[in-house]
Formats: sequence, structure tokens, C-alpha cells
Amino acid sequence: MTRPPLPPDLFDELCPSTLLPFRFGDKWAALVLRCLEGGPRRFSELRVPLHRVTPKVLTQSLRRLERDGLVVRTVHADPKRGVEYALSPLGRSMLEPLAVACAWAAEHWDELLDAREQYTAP
Amino acid sequence: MTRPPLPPDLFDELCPSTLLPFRFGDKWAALVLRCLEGGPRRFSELRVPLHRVTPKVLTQSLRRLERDGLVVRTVHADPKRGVEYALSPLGRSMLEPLAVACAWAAEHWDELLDAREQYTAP
DNA sequence: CTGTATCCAACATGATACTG
DNA sequence: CAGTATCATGTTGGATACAG
Repeated sequence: MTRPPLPPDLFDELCPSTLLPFRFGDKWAALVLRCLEGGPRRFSELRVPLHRVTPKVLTQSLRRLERDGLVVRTVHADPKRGVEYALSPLGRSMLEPLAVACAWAAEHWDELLDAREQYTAP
Repeated sequence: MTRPPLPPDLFDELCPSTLLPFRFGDKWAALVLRCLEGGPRRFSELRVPLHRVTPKVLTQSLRRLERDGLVVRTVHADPKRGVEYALSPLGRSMLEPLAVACAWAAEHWDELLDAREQYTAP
């Protein structure tokens, strides 16, 4: 009684490059999205909670989020408001799967740590 | 009427390195997990649906999944069964957030593509 | 305030060939 | 069958300094 073999074309349509957004973009992307959850934010505002990121890297992350239509960058005429980053509807829709992933990680964090600790390289 | 500032310690506990598993590991990790959904598989079996991956890269991916306790590698005494990779309970629990992310991507795939197409580099 | 410009280190991916 | 070794390339992340 063997299991049926895996079809060779299992991931032709849903291939890894296709899956890239599943990985929630780059290192900071998910964090940026959550920072924007409460409304538009300025560049310098985002650097506060993400205090380990350099401006270059934050810019990169924001540009990619913009490119993928998750974030909208707005340069206001009124200098008081400056430049603001906000979630697009698409970006907002991504908060849900993101929250599910966060919940999973929070719930199983200890197990992940334990596993890494007990693992000894081959 | 301004929004409250983002707290500087928002991600001290849930920092990006912490968030790494959210990104579902490396390029092939999510695909490997889904391949194991139906039960244990052999190394060479996994290469069939992931036919673009070289043995080295598949090994890397499997080792990392093993290290994080998501996958269990078993060398059977019976040579008929050889080496099998299977989901651990932890790995199995990850299928759920993974499925949510997949569903989101499937639903919004066109929007993502459109956004990329329309985007013109700054 | 909102970024750019360099330069550099680390890591991820992959092609190819080889081994017990 | 189940990998390992080598080499090459590309992508990320980041430190530092500077600019409009």
C-alpha cells in the first residue's frame, strides 16, 4: 500500500517564484505593513518602531511594496503633511493572512526555539 | 487630530529575525511542506514535483526544515523504505497559515501582476 | 524631513560533477 | 538512492556619508 506518486506538474502554476509574495516580501515588509495598519505614516515615523533599519533599506522595502501595489506613496502639496505611506486596499487585504501567520508564530515560538536549540548539525 | 505615534518598542519582541519563519523559510520550504501533506516522502520523490531544484538546494531546504522542527528525517533499517521525510506535528500545524497565505495569493494574483506591470521605477 | 550614493559582507540559488 | 563538493552568480541587508 503505497501512496500515489506526486504529480510532476504539481507546482507548474504555483511555482516558487509565484510563491514569493507568500514569504511576505523582504525582511521588513511585514513589519511595515503592520505599522501602516492604523493609518498613513511618514518615512521618519516608520523608522521609530523599525529602529534597526537604515534609511536605504527602508526605502528599498517601501519601493517594493509600492511596486506590488500594497502601499501607496503620496507627496502632499502641503509641506505640513510631507510624504505619506498608506496601505492600498490590496495591502489591507494582506493583513489577514499576515495576522494568521503571526498568530501561528506566536503560538509555536517556543517549539521553534527548542527545535533549533536541540538540533545538531549533520 | 493626529494619530498616536508608533511605539518605539513595537517590534522588540516580534523583530524581523523573529519574523523569519513568517516568510516560510527559503524559496522551496513551503512547497516541500505541501508535498509532505499526504504523508512521508523520499528524497527522490520530492524532486519530481520540484523538478527545478538541484539536490544540493533541496538538501539545504530539508535541513533547515528539520532544524526548525517542521520536518522529521528517518533512516529506516529496511532498505526498501530508505530515507523518508515527514511532517512533524509542528510542521503539520503550519499547513494552516500556509493555506491561508496561498488562498490570498491565488485570489489577488492578478492585482499583484497588474501592479508590477504598471509600476515604473522611480 | 526624505531620502541617495558608495561600498561591503552575508546569504540564497543554482549548474556541474562526483561519492558511498 | 541520497546525497556532498566546488564554483559561480545574484540578491539582501547594512554601515556610513552626503544631498535636496
